[in-house]
Amino acid sequence: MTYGAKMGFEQVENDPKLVEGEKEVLSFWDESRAFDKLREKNAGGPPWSFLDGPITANNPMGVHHAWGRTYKDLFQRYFAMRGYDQRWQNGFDCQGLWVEVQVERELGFNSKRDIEAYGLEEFVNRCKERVLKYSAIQTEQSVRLGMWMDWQNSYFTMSDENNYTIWSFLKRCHERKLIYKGMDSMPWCPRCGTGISEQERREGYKLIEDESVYVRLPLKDREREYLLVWTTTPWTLAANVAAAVHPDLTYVAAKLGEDTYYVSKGRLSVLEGHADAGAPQVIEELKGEAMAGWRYHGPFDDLPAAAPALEVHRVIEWEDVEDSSGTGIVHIAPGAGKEDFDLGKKFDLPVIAPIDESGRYEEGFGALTGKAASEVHELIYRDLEEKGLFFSSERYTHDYPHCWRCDTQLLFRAVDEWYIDMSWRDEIKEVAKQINWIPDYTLDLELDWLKNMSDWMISKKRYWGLALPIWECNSCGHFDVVGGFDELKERAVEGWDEFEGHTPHRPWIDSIKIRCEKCGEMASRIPDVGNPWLDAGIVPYSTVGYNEDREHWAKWIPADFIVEAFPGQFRNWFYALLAMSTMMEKIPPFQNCLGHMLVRDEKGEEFSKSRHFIELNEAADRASSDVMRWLFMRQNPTQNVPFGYHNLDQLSRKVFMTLWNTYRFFVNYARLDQFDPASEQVPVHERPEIDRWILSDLQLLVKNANESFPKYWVTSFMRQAEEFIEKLSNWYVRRNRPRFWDPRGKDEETERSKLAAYQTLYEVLVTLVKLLAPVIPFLSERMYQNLVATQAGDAQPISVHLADYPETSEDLIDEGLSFDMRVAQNVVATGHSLRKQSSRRVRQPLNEMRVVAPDPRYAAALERLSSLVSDELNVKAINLTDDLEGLSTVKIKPNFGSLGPRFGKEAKEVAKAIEELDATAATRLAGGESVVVAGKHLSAEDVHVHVETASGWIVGEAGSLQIALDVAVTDELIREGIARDVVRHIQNVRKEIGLNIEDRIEVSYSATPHVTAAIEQWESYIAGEAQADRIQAVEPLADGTLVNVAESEVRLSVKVSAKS
RNA sequence: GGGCCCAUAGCUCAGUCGGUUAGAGCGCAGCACUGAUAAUGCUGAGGUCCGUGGUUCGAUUCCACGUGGGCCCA
Repeated sequence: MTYGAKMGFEQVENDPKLVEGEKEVLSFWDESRAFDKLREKNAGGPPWSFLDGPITANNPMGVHHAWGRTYKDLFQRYFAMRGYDQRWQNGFDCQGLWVEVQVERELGFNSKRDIEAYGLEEFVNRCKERVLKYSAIQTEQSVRLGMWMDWQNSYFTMSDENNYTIWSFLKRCHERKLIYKGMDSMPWCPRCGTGISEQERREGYKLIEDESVYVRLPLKDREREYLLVWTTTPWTLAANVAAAVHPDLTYVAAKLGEDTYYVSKGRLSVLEGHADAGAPQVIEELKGEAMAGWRYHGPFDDLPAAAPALEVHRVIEWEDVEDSSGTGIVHIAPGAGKEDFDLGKKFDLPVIAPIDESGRYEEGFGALTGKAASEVHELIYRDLEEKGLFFSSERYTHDYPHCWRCDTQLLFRAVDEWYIDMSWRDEIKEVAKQINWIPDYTLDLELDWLKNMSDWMISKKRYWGLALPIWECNSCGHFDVVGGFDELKERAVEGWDEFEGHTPHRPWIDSIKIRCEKCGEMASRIPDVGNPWLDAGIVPYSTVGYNEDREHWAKWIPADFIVEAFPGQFRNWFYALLAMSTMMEKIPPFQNCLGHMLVRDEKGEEFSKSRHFIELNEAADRASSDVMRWLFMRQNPTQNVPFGYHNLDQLSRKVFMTLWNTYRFFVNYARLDQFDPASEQVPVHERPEIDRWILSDLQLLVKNANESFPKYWVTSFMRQAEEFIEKLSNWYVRRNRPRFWDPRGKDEETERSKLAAYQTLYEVLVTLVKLLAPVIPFLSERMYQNLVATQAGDAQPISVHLADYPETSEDLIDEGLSFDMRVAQNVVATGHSLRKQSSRRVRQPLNEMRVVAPDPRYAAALERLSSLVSDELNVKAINLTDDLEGLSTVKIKPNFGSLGPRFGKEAKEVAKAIEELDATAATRLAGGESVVVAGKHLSAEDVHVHVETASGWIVGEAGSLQIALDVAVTDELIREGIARDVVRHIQNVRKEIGLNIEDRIEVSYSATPHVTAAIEQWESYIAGEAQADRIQAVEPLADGTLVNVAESEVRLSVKVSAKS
């Protein structure tokens, strides 16, 4: 056999220095142009198409972005190693209020007026700059995470192409008459002069104390009878149109003095203690539904603005009415509340819109006109009192939405917005059903959304975003949708010069006028910008050349795969993609969709920018990107992943240190032995069983990987990989250390075994590194560089990521051997347990272990691996026997797993009979004989065997096996144990004084006669193990280390041998 | 109110195509091993597998209902 590496392995240090290593790998990738070479290598290969969901380029990324990003990188890398050609395109989401808000903050702005004063053009340019700044930062962060992307070619949703392609989508919608203008009620910040989206609103709830008011509304045609309503927002009373009751709730008519009030039965108490009227007297009970339709006089019917409601005021039924507070009768103002507005639609009520953009009353509200909604409480109370409608007021504490930017209390306003009529939702559902949703129940979530969603509101009264291509006639109100740049140029009759050369954004686009096709007058673009999900939803069309090269587009779309965090995306990105692609081409935009949950902190709290936020690079530099990636990839994607340094440290120790130590063990011994990976292979069938075992388990892992990755579900692969690394280190390497230490040239058999061990471990490590390359791109690269690249010059790919992903070698899989090894491991574990129970340390040799294995497969396994077991347990003999006669008492219990299928309903009777069997029969049964019980032939597999008592030996069990350990220690065994103790102490001293493995030593000692006798008897064994040339007793020994052997003191002195 | 998902050890989670002996890691206590050593192994304590009912010879597993939690919709 020949060793002699060409270049040799580089020494591996104890500390993996993961973070430092990752930075070196980044430089290596840069210098070697590894990514470019990968793309060149796969060019022309079959396409695998990933479509990146654009990330908002507005802030640095936190660790909570890293989960999805790791998935993206993971699958791209996997399919690249399988030779698939890819686009590698990353995407940035650029437009929308998110960016505006940050720019406003930077500039210290508080309102739209500030923006308009600053200048729209400047402001929009600042927004663009911010996007460019943070897209660059996010790119850097992604690189640090290990992502490989074509960063020069990232798409930006603010691009002309993206915007104009959305125009073409909206045009198609318009051609189907689906675009319309409608009114909706939304939370509105009077200070910022803008609507606040539902999502934004959720962030701003605060507990506040307000003045609430009870108002009595006189019923028409019922003398001195009143509905009593309650509101916490008195300013909305001027917009009252209706009063709502719950149809099933019980209401009462209660007399208070001369007046009769209607309130819910449960809220009768609000009438108590009022003025001097005394206690209320209930005169009638009735269901809410009986009150429906009653007409009343509104609280502000005297104002001109209330005119539309004069004849409308009535009681309506509403299921959401509660009577935990208030009066059980709810004041409804469709122009000043969300639910109110929806109810108004349902009951066809008029909308009275009381306030303008800045929260002040419009014309027609008498004394209120021009006043801010927030400062009219007193005015309203006075007015109500004058009219005899005021009942009472009280302080009230409640959660109220505030503007998340300036903290102003929000108001509800009904405003005109633009919508896409989604009546074609069934078309989208059909497309959604053609997609593979992972996990599969997420299809139901998407369909549920598609079923329930309302029309798509696409407008926002802001500045930085998609310019909605809707031109509305200044004269007749007719509107039209422009479908793209060319059409715009053709139809522009004014303002083209100002626009030309600019992006299709405000303010430039606003200068263009077109002619109304209906009346011939000028039409102006509506000032609204678009919903940002339009921007993201169009990317399967705008980023893949749909408009220029349809063939190229068709090659990549539908994309094979998308992956995003699913909270929100069923109504956001996934929805936008589906809707837009259905409209464009009636095809699914993607074929496989993986959703994952959120990254939480260790306590399960959500990460957020304001509360706590761990910046991605900070975590990468503290805990390493690879470890983070592992944490994410091992996680079940349907559950939130707890992120924290404690978790990462644990993973780092458990998996990474174990892998690193195994790698280090291999490399450092391979260097000493000058192992050459290119040396002729010992045929696998000639290698020891333990080698074939680890190779078989390796192939099972390969198989799992190649089944898991194409299904986009890697959790089980990751867990199996963890187990494999553990087995490799703590069983394969630990069991085989002596083969690596064997001196070279001892004899041919030893030499061959040693070579087989190296070849096996090398094969395992190299394959493992390739298997894990998509998961831990950095560490796998480092290991690959040392294990492979330095070895074979140009013959091997320059990077592990250019290597072929391992294919499963079925012929190396030996399930039987895996089974046998598990049996052996179980027996070993039980053996250790028995030793522990009887206080016999492993270094103390024992004479015998007996095993009863009723199942022949277990017996065969032990037969096959008995030397391994005896060595591991330090027992001189492992004997298979039929029973443990005299050593134990056997108890058996019925095995329903076997009895049930065989006997069905009779199983219980048989079971009972088994429990009652006498000891002899039980022992025979346990020993594998067939026994007739209750008229049935039973065998060992029909029972569970328990060993209950032991005598002399110590007895235990491992599965169906009974195990007995001879715990008697003879003088002979004790002396052998002492010898092993002495070896260990000498090794310790060697290490303490810093000797190398190859250093020879001379040992002096002083000990009791008992120990001295043992050492003398085992002198050559000790010398061999400890690399000692001489072992001599010196009495007395002045220096040396004091150790404890066989409960007596021994003094040891170790010196480097004169010979070496 | 509706849809989907989840509930297993103190904590974080595996697992069970239905089988009477349910696992890991962390944490805690003790011990052992050691030419990987800030590593490793073993042992111990710790579980009504959320509850109730049904199907079944047998339910932690399947079904129904309930309770609690999450996401979404209204």
